[in-house]
Amino acid sequence: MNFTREDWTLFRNMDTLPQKSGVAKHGIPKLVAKELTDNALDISDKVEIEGNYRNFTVWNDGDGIDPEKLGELFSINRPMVSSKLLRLPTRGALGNGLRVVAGAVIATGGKLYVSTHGHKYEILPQDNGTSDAIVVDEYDRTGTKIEVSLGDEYIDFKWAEDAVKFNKGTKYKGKTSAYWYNSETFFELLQATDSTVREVVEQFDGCSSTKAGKIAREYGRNRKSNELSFDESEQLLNSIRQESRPVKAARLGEIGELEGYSSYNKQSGTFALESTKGNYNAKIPFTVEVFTKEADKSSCQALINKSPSIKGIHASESNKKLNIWGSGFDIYLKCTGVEIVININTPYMPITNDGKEPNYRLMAEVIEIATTKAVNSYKRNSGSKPTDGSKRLTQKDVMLNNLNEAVKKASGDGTYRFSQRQLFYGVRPYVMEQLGIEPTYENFNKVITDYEAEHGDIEGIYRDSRGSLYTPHSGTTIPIGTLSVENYQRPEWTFNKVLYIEKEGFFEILKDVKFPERYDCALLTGKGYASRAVKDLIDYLGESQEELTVFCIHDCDKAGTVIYETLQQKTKSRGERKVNIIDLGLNPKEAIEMGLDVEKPDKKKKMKAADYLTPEEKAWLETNRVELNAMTTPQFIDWLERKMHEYDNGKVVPVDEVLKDELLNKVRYFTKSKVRERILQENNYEKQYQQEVISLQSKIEEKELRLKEMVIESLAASPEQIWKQPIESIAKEIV
DNA sequence: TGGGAGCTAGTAGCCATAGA
DNA sequence: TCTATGGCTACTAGCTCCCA
Repeated sequence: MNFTREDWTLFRNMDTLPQKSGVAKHGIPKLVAKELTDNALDISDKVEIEGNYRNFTVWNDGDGIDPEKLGELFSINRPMVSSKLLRLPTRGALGNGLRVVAGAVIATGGKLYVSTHGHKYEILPQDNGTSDAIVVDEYDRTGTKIEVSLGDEYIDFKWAEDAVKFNKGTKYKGKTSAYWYNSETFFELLQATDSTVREVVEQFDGCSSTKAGKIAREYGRNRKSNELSFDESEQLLNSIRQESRPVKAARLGEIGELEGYSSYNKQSGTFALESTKGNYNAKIPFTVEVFTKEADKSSCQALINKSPSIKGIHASESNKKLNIWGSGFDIYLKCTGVEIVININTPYMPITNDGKEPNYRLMAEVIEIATTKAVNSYKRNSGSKPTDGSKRLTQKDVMLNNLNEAVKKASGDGTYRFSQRQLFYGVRPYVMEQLGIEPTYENFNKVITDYEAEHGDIEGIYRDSRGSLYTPHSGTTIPIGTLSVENYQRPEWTFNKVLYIEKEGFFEILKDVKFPERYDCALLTGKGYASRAVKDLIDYLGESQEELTVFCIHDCDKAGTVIYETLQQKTKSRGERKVNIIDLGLNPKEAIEMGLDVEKPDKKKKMKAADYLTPEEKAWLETNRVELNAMTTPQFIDWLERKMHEYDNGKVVPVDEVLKDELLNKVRYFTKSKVRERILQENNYEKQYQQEVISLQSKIEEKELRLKEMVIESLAASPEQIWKQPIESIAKEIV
């Protein structure tokens, strides 16, 4: 004896319903709530859900359901609605939902009511797989309300609530695309409807009524699509594709950034579904949206077209790493304590089996990129992003918001000068308190540089000294910081050249051979890139009436050329130098000609050479560098003097007035000395002086008795004195 | 005329680098 | 340690162009 049963009968038994729904028996009530909510959301964005976990009610404000069709809609033996075979990035892609709902009601002895167009109907499923709709009450609201109970089964609302929660952003506004079907699936679509070819073609993106008519014409007037052979359907598919363009992934719609999630990333891609017996493959576009937020324990939820996927993605934490995996992908992330939501928008989601488990294999790479980026962004923003949708508070925001307060604190309410580092320690507590992260001095430095570039220098701030200035003839060396430069006075008619050197080490060599004195050339360094103090000093010297030429020497490498370039040109910290700075090198050509030791630059040091170089020079510096130190001292002196001679404007010779004044001053000085000497000799100066000292001897001895005591008393009264000052006062008193 | 595509410029945060 | 700048990556805003 043979027993047979029709496939739809699997819907009406709780033990076989999982085969058709794809979820385990205990998950059926949860799925029923989700399917009803998904259908409501596909009709309208205005959806309300409520219930007490024994009853579930969903309402939407759509146009309502034709009462004549209610019975058929909730029949478990009806075939899949052909419109559901059209591939679109919407929730109810499988068209199975209402059959699962009706089946669950039968299987649990539950109740199902649909209220629409003025009446409340009870749906009564029949043994033959059909359903009847009987009026049981009046209904005075718009739209459609569906109420369901499943006997004693507890109805979990989680998926239904999530479907509403993630129903945000934009939707796909177009029609299905011919590129989303391969030869076989397009043929199946044509077979599933008794519409005409033209009516089917009109359903496709890019095929207006006129175009549809043109495409359908060659298949015969009023020809039914299900009459087409496989070859004809392939030909039709090709014709529709010729008339339309592929739909880009960005058009598919998105949830977009959501309140309550601290990071978001969206990536897109396409995957192909190859045809086995035809010529046309499907190209399915998709977008992956990933949302993250802090959680006590990591979890990962999957959504397909904004609706919870009944087969989720799994997450587990181990060794400070998070592993998330699903069918076809496996990702490891350096992060814990994060809730991840992955939404995939696509007109077609491949499934692994009849259990409706999504097959992510074809989109695994894009899912990994989007997830990694979202998690990285989450880590960056961690703890600093507001959940109310306002702009994320950055370190820069906090630093600048509290800058005035920090300046006030660092300056003692405007009384004292303060260093940049002191200011950093003024804003640091605000950043730590408001963002929970420790700011770096480097980042603060950049924020302040940008701020000062826009608003001008902060009043009272100074930068610590770095580098020095050696002045010829006076032999003095002063440290170069913004404070020392502010107080600097150029000695008149002392030097007419300044040589900026990348390294301070060459100062001693040049001083040793009297280079600064022979050339009237001051030596200046900022030890590497010129500090703003160095630039301020050059600007100050350039403003003087006295002539000035500024030279620069640097290593023959990419950094050296940028050191020269940034000394002359505008940077964030300072504008361009008004004084023209002459680049003396070392340049690649002369380094090679001099036969200097060529080194290979560190490949890890990624840096661009200066713009002023020729392409050949830039190319050479990519793989070569020569330090100034590669020269011996005689070589260096010889090279520098040779270079200086090209631009040398001679030694300092002041204008006539200054020369005459100097001559007169010197004549007066020497004359004064000569006259003083003569008068002293004539008046027996030395003898008178000796006698005077002898006469004061007793007074000296008297003071010597309490000398130490008096010095201590005086120092206590005026601590700024040195011990010699009270002695000087006592001596004056004796004399 | 509106919306999408594509491009550029700018912002932000962090890291790397120079020099002694 | 100090000063300084550039590179990289991710993202956003604004502009122009093109097409339906």
